[in-house]
Amino acid sequence: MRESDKHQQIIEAAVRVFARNGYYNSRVSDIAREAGVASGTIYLYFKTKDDILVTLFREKMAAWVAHVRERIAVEPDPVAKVRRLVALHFDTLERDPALAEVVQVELRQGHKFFRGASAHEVSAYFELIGSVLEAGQAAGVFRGDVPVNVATKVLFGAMDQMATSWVLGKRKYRLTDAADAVATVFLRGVTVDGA
Amino acid sequence: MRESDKHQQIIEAAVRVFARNGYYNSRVSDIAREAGVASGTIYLYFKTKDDILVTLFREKMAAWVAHVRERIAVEPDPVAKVRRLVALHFDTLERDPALAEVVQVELRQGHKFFRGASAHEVSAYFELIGSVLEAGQAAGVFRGDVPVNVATKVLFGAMDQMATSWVLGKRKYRLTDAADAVATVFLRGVTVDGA
Amino acid sequence: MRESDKHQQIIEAAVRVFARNGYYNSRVSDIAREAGVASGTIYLYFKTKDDILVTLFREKMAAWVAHVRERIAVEPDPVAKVRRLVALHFDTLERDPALAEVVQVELRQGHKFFRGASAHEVSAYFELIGSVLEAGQAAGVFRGDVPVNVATKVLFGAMDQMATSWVLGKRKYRLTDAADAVATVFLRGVTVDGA
Amino acid sequence: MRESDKHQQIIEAAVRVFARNGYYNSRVSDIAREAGVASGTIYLYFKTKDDILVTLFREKMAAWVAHVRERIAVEPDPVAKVRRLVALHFDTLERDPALAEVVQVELRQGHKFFRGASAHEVSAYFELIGSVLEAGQAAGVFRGDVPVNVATKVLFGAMDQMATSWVLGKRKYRLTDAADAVATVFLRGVTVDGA
DNA sequence: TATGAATGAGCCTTCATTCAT
DNA sequence: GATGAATGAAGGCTCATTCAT
Repeated sequence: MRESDKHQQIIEAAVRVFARNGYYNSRVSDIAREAGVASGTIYLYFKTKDDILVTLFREKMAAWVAHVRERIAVEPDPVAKVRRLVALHFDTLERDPALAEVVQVELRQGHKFFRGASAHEVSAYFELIGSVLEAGQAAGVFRGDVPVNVATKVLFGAMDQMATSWVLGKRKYRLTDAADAVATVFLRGVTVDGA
Repeated sequence: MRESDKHQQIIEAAVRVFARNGYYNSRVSDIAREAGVASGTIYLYFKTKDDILVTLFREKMAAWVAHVRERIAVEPDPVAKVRRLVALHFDTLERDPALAEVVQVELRQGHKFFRGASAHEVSAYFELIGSVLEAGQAAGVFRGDVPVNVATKVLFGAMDQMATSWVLGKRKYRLTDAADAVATVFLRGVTVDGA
Repeated sequence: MRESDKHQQIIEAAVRVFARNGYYNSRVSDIAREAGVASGTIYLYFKTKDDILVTLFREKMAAWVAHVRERIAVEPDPVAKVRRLVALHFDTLERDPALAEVVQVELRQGHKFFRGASAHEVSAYFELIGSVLEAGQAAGVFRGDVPVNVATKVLFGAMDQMATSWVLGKRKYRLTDAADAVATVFLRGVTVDGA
Repeated sequence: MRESDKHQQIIEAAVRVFARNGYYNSRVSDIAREAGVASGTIYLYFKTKDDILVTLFREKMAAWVAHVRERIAVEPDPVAKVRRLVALHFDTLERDPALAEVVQVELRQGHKFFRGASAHEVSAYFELIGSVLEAGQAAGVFRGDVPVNVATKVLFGAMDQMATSWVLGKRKYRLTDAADAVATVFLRGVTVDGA
């Protein structure tokens, strides 16, 4: 429990520090200070500075996907699932501005994150979205002529860009207010006419 | 003209080097070697390492926007303009893999690029897309109930994610093959029923 | 007695660890692990890391000198004493490879060991050798024209180099096999002709 | 020529700094200051701190062996060669106190020097000594019953210990004054009776 | 203009030592 | 006494930038 505490304490501190300065412009000592520990302590819980970022991303993404999966499950049909997914995506970011900053801006950088270690967690989210769309196609609600992997990227890309613009624009409006519009455009785009 | 030569030579070298190693893992001396000049020479044309990236992005984006604007203009109607825009977006990236890598992966990083100096060039592209959508709404082809700035981000986000996935997946397929599907989903999403 | 146990336990662990990695490349925590105690425990028995090395050297040297002195005493004459001394020197090292490694390689380093704290124990060995040679001169067996302190260093240096080469050569042969040859060369060198 | 200058400048500075503080207690910045260059400059000429020590040792040893080999060659017979070798050995150290300190004290430390990279230069010296002794045996001047490799180590060990004691004793006397005594003891030890 | 050797500030990481339990 | 998590000073090395040529 002690260990878990410090580990989490450092992760949360890192989120705030990376959100403020970016990964490459943050010093390990900044994270230590923010976490209220000595810099050497960081190395009792993480192998390197990179390890902090990778672990941060993995844990946050895993929690994210688990959370979304759970909430989606209770929705009755694919259309409702998509609307709920968009709403949750935006809501999650809106609830944690520092995490939003890190996820939308810092984690996009460099070879080492999207590729490599964190790839698995990202694709879990893509697979979750994909499974909803597939179910919709199977149920005859979504058109069969749009490849699922394309539709998945279109939806994720739309949400992601909404989020990025919102973060870069200093979060001056409520992101969730746009959830319906995004879901609607996407659903019109993939739904069978008259369905 | 000599100046212009070296300037361009350095920019192109930087694109290749950043594509290979990422911005933060590239040395100024790497760019110099790739450009075939001494590292001191870099500083005759650029103020700092950052300046190379910012300038690179500005120039590439300006050319991109000008190119797209020009080609879009000749299309007869908003729907055709959107289809053309998606095709051009993908085509441009496909023609220059190193640039694609830099634009899709490296430029996403950090505070300093999306915000700050390069913001103007990015928003020019958003405005170009927005103007097409606005014209479509004015012509009664696109629904008026979807805010243009939302639809703009949805379209850009969709294209961008297609591109990013393609780059991260090592460009194993033809990106342009997906242009129609992306355009179709988007257009169905925003077009007035029966139009 | 408990204290004495842990003390000795740590010293012996240190010998093995230093033999393996060298003094500067050994962590206090390595010694602790090897000794089966927590690293904090080390500091209940030794003031600093240096103190471990110095103490180790002192105790080993003191035991060495006492052991040699005792065995030498029973030999009837200076020549026999020298032969016995060389044999014992080699035998002691051969019986404890880890100690041999530490004594021949690690303890040679740096200002702090030969000079300073351990100097006294080293000179006790030199004095023991010197006393044998002096007795030989007094008995008219060894030549008076070679200064005792020179002959002492010659003998010690010869034995020491034999030992060092043997250690550096990974102890592939029996060191004691060379004892007679070394003793013989030295004795011929210092013995009065016809004696 | 410039390069060669800086390289040598740094080596000589390192000799002085290592002689003063020992290798592990010397900072790279100390060497830089002593050499009158910036610390980054060190890394233009040497890969790591270790590389400085290894290079230093190699170059000094190579010069040493070449020097001794040359001077030995002109001596008419094995006995004269041995006397000259001892004199040169002591003379070389006496002429360069900082180098003597480094060679006798600092270079003995740790696994990485005697073994590994510098081993070749050391064995060149042993082979030089061995060749003189072999020639003496072949000429019937030195006894055949003492193995050359043992006699080599005895002679080297004797000289080395004389040198070490002299260095550790702060060089309060003239080392070369002891050259004859050492050579004499050794020569008596290995020479055929009556020769 | 062009060069590239030199600079030196900056930072990640290690590890001897401490101290609350 | 014993523990081992926590500390934080210290230092090797990198690399953007400068400047004498």
